[in-house]
Amino acid sequence: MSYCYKYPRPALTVDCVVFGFTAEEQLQVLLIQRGLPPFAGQWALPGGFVQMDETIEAAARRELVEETGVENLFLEQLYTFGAVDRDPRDRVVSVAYYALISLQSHPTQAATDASAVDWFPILAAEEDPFTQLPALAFDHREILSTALQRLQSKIRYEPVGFELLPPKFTLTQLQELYEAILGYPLDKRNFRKKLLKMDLLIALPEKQVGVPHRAPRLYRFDSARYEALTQRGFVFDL
Amino acid sequence: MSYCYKYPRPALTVDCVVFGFTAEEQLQVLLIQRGLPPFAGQWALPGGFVQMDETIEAAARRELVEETGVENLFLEQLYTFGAVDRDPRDRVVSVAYYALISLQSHPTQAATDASAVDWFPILAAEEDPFTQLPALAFDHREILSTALQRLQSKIRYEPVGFELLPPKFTLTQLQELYEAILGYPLDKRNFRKKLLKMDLLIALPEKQVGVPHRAPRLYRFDSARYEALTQRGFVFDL
DNA sequence: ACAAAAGTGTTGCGCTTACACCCATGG
DNA sequence: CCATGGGTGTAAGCGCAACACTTTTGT
Repeated sequence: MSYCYKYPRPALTVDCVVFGFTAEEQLQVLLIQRGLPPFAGQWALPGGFVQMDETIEAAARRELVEETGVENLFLEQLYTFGAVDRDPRDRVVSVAYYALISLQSHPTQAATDASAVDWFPILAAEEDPFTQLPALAFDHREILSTALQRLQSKIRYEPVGFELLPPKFTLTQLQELYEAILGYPLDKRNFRKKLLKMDLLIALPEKQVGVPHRAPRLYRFDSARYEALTQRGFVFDL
Repeated sequence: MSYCYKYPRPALTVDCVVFGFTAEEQLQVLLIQRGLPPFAGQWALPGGFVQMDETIEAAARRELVEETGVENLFLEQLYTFGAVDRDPRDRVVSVAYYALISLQSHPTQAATDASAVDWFPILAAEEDPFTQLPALAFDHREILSTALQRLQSKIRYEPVGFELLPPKFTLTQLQELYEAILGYPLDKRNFRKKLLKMDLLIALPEKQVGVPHRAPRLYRFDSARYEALTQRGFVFDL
């Protein structure tokens, strides 16, 4: 069985840059080890072909579930990569997405079928943030670099950082997240003042437990309030 | 002759939102009248199929030359639209670009071959900025809406506005451009102070001539200086 | 001289930045 | 009682927003 067209068509794929965060290991990206050529054995972004009856975003979500088991996360289109020779086999155009996930909430998946899945650290403060990564297949390093730049700008004018934390978090965790993504330190007092003045965080009655020192207060992000403020022209700005 | 593949593939097209600006007629978008079904006779964004041996951006530039005669303009990828039923004939995924052009420098093209090409005004200040446009084919109104939003945010943190003006312009023209795109008035004194302080405009010795009142000073954008400042961490911010 | 648009400064206020110490808790 | 991280306030300076009149030129 084959599908024939009057004019040639590029193949269409999606690739997903999944960012995760843990307090200890900082900012991470999810990679899979390819089982098939080309680039068999090399690490790559999760992704695959877009089916005829699904939107591109649906394809991205489907591939994420199939390849890494992660579901229901923040996902946004990043850029479409269409260099003529980006795939050695064939002309392949890829729509890249980036996703944010809390590693505390969704624990790391075990490897699926034969191929390995793993998290690798990103060091935003370094000149090259990707020295800790293996070589990547295709133009995936370029895609990842674009994704990191996007995340760095987005986090400053949209409250996407909360997607990388568990629902309840401390202000120190939030600040460390911002520092890990932006790659430079922030002033503790100023950071807290600015965020609390926005009135987007709800202080929870509970405190974190099991720490060997004073227990920090927990907060959660008030997304309903954020929606309401946004309607009235409010712009999040770190 | 036909091209056959093991799995079905969506067709891949580009669509271009070309914005223009004239002092009198304000912000405009370039549309073409379709000669062929579907949507024959309706107005649409210029665009067409991506060839196998060209990048997506090259396809966008080629279609712009072929359909509207405009060349060598500022062009940036906008978003990729992939709703399953956005084209009634077939599954078609379209990579949208937006372009900026000075209508003074590149005068409006006459109609090419059988199909008409024309500019239509956009009223950013209105709740619906597109009331002056004809009905658009496919999801082109959605694409246009996305493009306007992108232009509105981009113009505030990157000096793209100058692409819509002739090389020599007055501060009043620049301010009117910003007001036309953002859809609200700006304070004249503050606007001038802020821009001149950035040190990105070169005051020219000449003044505009042939006006029935005091002749305004002409400026040009110093793009070399902008590059230099950007390297040192400068961020344009209106 | 008049019409039309160009051009120009000051002030008050809010926001940002820089900065260091005490507090609560668990071991 | 000590180690660890949590939490807090103030002062100086800068940038932003608001605001109205004079200047130049052509007719």
